[in-house]
Amino acid sequence: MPGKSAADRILAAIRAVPRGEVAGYGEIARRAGLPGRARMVARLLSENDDHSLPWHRVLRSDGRIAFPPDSPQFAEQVQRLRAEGVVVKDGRVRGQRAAASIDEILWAPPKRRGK
DNA sequence: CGCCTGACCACGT
DNA sequence: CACGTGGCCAGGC
Repeated sequence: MPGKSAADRILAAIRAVPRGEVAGYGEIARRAGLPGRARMVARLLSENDDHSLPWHRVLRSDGRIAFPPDSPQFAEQVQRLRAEGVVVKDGRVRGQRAAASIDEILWAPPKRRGK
């Protein structure tokens, strides 16, 4: 149903990221069918208030946190990621580049599901 | 309608 | 890996 708004698809893509994995803004936008709208994803998250949304799993393409190291949000994101088993070092995620494998995340069938 | 800003990205050095 | 430059898009004024 192509009636869904861009913002809705973006949020869906973010929610599609499983616990313990991370994704990049650009990759999220791409999976949402909005190539080149990485900034829109960022703006959306900045406005978003949904606590059920795993915003902490969204990083920059470099695998780095999108917040300055001295920001409270930065600490929060790092803590949340570590709580999920993600290795964070100096504000950057180790063990998996942000979104380089988002396709795997959305297409991989590790969990039984209709598809 | 034009200008500035931003949880960005890719490329080259 | 760090820094600088240009590009792209959406919002607010």
